[in-house]
Amino acid sequence: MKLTTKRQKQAMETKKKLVKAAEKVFFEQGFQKSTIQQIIKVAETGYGTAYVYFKNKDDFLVEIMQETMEEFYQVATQPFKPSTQLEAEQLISNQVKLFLSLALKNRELMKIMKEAIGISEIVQNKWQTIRDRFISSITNDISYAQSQSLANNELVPSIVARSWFYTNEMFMWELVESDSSNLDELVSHMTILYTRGLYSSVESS
Amino acid sequence: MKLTTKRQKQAMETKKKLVKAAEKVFFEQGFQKSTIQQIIKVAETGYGTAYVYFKNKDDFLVEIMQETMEEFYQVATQPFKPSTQLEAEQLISNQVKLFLSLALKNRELMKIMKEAIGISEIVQNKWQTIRDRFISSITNDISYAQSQSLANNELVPSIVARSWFYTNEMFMWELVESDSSNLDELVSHMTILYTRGLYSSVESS
DNA sequence: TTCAAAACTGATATCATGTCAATGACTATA
DNA sequence: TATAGTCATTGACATGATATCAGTTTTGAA
Repeated sequence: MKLTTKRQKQAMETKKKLVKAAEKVFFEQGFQKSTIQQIIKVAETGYGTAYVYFKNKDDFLVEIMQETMEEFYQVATQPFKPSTQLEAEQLISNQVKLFLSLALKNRELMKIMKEAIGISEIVQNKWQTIRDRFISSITNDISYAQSQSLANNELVPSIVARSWFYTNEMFMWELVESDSSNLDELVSHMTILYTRGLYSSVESS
Repeated sequence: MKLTTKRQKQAMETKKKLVKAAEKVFFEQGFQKSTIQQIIKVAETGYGTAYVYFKNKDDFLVEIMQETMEEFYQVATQPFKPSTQLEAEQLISNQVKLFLSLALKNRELMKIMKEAIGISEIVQNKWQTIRDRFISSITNDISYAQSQSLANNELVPSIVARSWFYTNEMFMWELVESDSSNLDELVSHMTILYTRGLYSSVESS
């Protein structure tokens, strides 16, 4: 017995057609303005078919986001075991750059996501999950740095972690909207600002 | 000739009734779920009347936001002329507290605004205006601190300003959603993190 | 008193959503 | 190969919100 009968194959193709169509429509018109009508028209299926595979418009986007979300999880869980402040600074700098580059690589999608986060509770929750993962991971990193006497022990890791991630997130959205900024300059500024705060390094010149 | 005839007074009252009703409905149900129907029912006016005074639902909120927006502008343009790092730190700490307290004072409204920023382009632009004012003002403050050799001259003021404001903004939204956090602890952490970064102070213990 | 302007109103056209009963293509089985 | 049941597909429809506009009522100047 075949695992994928003709019927199942047919269904899978229909779903894929719908996803591709939704992607096209979202990218062209934005999330808010897109309608199920437009999607099924591009996908060349009947109206009801959309609702067989997707609960609603949000559900289309959740499917489209899936892959990229996984990549963000990857970035969030990068290892962090520095033995010097300099090494810490380098690891942090790398992770910021990875984070921002990932967003820029998926610029079109991120734009749609930003729009959808404000409109759809499901998408909002998806993004909050990413946030939570980053913040939890960063909190651990800070605790580790403190345990190694690399970072200021007086600060509460979870607060510092949120502060740091929020900066990252906001610059990310800024970059996604208009990448006129110089990425490397941004990364270096963020890193300096963050580490000279948390790691209390000496002043320059 | 009276400046406010009975006619104009009548109109003003109708508009006020609508604003109050919108406030009630928004606060009770959130922005997205609220409808013009519900507002006119509470205001006890005819359906079309709402459209006489307001272009659409967004327009109601813009009116409701007006007053609080002015208060934010006030906070954004606080004077900043420190002569020592310690003084700078105190001024900054005060401004953060002012900013967060203002948001907390108008908690219900801020919640609605946060929701509406994601949905309505007009409200989004209004908030962006607040952002721009803060960032521009902070940029000036940083330049001043640099000119007084209080702050690290290697950093680009506009980037640092955005980083700083974004942290403020995100913690503000966090607080508005659930004020379980300790406000003073937050303020002190934010200030330390920011100033020890920008002002490169010596490390503790 | 008169009547034009202002304030108000709700019926209406439009549009998007989500549901569901019907259709017909596919598959397993005898 | 015939057939009965299952599954993918479909679009008509009920629902609910929006914005408009032609008509009605109220007001105030002449």
